[in-house]
Amino acid sequence: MTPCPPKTSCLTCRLSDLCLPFGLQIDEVETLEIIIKNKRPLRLNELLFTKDQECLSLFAVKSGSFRRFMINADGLEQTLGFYLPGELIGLDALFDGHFTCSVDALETSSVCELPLTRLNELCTKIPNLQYQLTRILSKEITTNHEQMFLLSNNSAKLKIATFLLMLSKRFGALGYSNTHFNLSMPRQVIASFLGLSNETISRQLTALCKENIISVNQRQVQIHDLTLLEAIIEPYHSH
Amino acid sequence: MTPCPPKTSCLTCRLSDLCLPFGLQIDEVETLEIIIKNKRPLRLNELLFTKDQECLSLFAVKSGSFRRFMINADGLEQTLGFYLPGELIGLDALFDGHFTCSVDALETSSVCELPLTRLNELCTKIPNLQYQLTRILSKEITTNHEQMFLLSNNSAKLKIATFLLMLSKRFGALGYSNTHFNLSMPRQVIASFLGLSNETISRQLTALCKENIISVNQRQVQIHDLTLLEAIIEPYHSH
DNA sequence: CGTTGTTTTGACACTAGTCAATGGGTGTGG
DNA sequence: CCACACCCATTGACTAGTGTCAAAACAACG
Repeated sequence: MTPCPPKTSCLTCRLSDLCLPFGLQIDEVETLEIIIKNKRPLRLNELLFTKDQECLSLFAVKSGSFRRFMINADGLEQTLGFYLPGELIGLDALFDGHFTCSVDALETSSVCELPLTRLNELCTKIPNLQYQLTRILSKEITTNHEQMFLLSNNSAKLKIATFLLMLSKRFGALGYSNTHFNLSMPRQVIASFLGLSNETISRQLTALCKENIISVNQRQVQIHDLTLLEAIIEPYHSH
Repeated sequence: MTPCPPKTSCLTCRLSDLCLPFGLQIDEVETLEIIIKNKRPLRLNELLFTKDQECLSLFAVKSGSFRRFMINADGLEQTLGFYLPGELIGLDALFDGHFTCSVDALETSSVCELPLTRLNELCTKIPNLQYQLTRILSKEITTNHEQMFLLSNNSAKLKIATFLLMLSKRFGALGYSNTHFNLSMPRQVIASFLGLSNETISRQLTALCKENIISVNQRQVQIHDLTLLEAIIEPYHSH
């Protein structure tokens, strides 16, 4: 018996500016809030949904982190992306109403559930909400492009550096430290995400430690020199 | 002096079911048609737009093919995706009004230009149009996920096989042959897209030829055994 | 304190990258 | 119409970077 979680309030949620309520009037946020359903928190490795399942709701990450994955040709789980607080899960299912990947929790995590039928109703009534949803969809596409840029680069060192910088940037945007954070995923998951072996992840991380660019203690990462890390991925400052 | 191209008509366009007009009433399509601007066709390697440029329009591919790319750490063009007829270009720019990649033509190609301000106006008036735009955004995300799945696989053979099947599927959906088609891009572009060297592309293609799965003559590809090709990426039929 | 799962490290094999040379197709100009 | 140049694709030889396998160190948990 888990106690009923407290009713969600977007108005007091510190993530609201990253999430669906961004750009909405107070009364519009209040209307949005009404349709949000509470779910009990998910535990480590617990599935939020699986591939091909019918999509009845979108989910916004309230706390913790999630992982998107599919099963690859070897029958192994291939990680395709991560979701941090404030991000929307399930956008790929708006096309035909079915999830195209599976998503599970990387740690104890919670989500706000947004039933699709009610969300669609609301979008027709609140133009700002429709507009923000479109913006979020577009941003997801940009994020995907950046991930592809990362992946089609063939050096392991470059991939790790980019991965760390990606996390740094996202944690920073959430108001956390961008130089000192915890990885919520094991090496194996990072490896399958980057298309590398977990041994290579280990070796590259220790290499970066020896260069005094970062220090790593288990899942705890500290970036000592953000500039040096960025120099790895942009040696000619060709931004 | 190029002659003025004939006025576009979505009603007679055989791509309309793949494109923005899908699901719209005839009168709604006619309204959409009014805002479409004609552009002269683009030649090989001609830029449609560049990264960071302000986005004033979306583009729908009418004929030919396009390439999305960015400049990587080595100062080289890294190909991030391809656009075939019926597909929308520029969706990543809806987030903040700036393109996040550059796009150029892989051959002589033409687009329908959709000015954003007028498209947005229309979306508020035609709910079906807004709905279809959302579906297209969502589909783009799914396509991206599939590309990431491709890229985070670390075998060159798997990447090539998946790449060929991806093209086969997309050409098939366009009503063309899914076993006999022309690549509009040089090996170098395929290589940068897959995160491989162009020599590896060559070698893998000749390997597939020697296995009698495909035959390749310059840019012309013929798939002899689609099942064998699929078996490469799904050895356990674990779909 | 033992069990389990994760991470690190080492040794070795192998895939794919690099460099270089060759071959083929296309287009231009004589 | 042919000769030449250019670009692209292919092939070979070699090397560097990663994957694989195995073992050990370490942390977490009951």
